[in-house]
Amino acid sequence: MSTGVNQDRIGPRVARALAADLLDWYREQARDLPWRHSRDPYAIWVSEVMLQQTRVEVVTGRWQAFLDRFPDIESLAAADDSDVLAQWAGLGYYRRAKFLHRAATELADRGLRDLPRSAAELRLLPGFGAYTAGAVASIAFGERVTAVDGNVERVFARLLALPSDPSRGESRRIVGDSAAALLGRADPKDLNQALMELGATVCTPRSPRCDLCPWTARCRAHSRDAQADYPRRPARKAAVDVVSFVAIARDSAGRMLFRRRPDGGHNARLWELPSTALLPHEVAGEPSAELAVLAGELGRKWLVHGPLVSVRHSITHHRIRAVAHAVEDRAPGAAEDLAWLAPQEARERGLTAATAKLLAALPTLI
DNA sequence: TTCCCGTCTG
DNA sequence: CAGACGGGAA
Repeated sequence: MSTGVNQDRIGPRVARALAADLLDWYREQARDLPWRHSRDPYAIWVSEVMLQQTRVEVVTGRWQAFLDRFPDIESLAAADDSDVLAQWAGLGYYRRAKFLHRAATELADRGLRDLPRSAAELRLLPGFGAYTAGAVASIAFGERVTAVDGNVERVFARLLALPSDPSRGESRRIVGDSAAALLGRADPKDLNQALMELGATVCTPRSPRCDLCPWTARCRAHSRDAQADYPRRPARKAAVDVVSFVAIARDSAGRMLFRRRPDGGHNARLWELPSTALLPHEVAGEPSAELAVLAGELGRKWLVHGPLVSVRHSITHHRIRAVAHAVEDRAPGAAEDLAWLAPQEARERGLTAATAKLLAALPTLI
């Protein structure tokens, strides 16, 4: 039976031609990114973890700062969990910081000051999935192993006009095999980075620049002028509108009451202005009632005033309207995970993006 | 408003 | 295999 698999396989001769054209293009067009000047496996690891879910322009501003603070595995392992998280604040997907820290700790506990050098061993550390293990092993250690990220999936989905989601099932296998075929005798570090670079700068999700692509002559999507139809992805779940009420309690010194979010769930262990859970509009009660519930959970007593400011924020598939109310806090002191802090102090501990947004919106209304 | 993305967990 | 997890670019 014909599944189209055989004709999707890239033969050795075509693979060599594709790799040669790609590498020529990469030598000319590669972006000059800071981590590409590093040969330190630890620094490359940090860059790869940051780049997993965060855009290059953001990582560019944060990578060196992280390394200044935690210059090697030893210092990262010795660091306090909350300091690592604070250094990560704003980058999102905070489990990455936790895994990074835990991996460093595991290595230090084994008496190691360096990463293992093979993808198979890296894969055993927290936060190392197939992609990151392949990326670090090939870029830092030169191992002949693929590193298939979303860019690579998209490039091959278009080149081969793959009929289904390239991250799943048979198409996923074809992408992996294609990347491996191109690896051939090329420098794995350059080849992998060139593939990702092509996806990041030319074969982009929207409006690909096919006029700049070294592969247009062989690209099945381009030959049909159907670049926009690839990669095929399943429909996304619609975002849900929710509301969250936020308490702004101030003391006479101008500090505000902040709380640390619990472990697990979103924004785990980051600091925020105390806020209710995300409530669908249908079930949300009056702000004063919802905030009274929150006060009870936090062991406080609040007199709730009218709304001060409201901001919109999105996380995962929630569209959040965060409505901040001034409250008078009548309880003394602050239990664990609650603290009276000047905004700058709170910022240093690591704020959620929503709270940073709220704080920025506040002064304009006061 | 839509879309993007690695790893882990259920 | 499906869903959780963030923030920002297009």
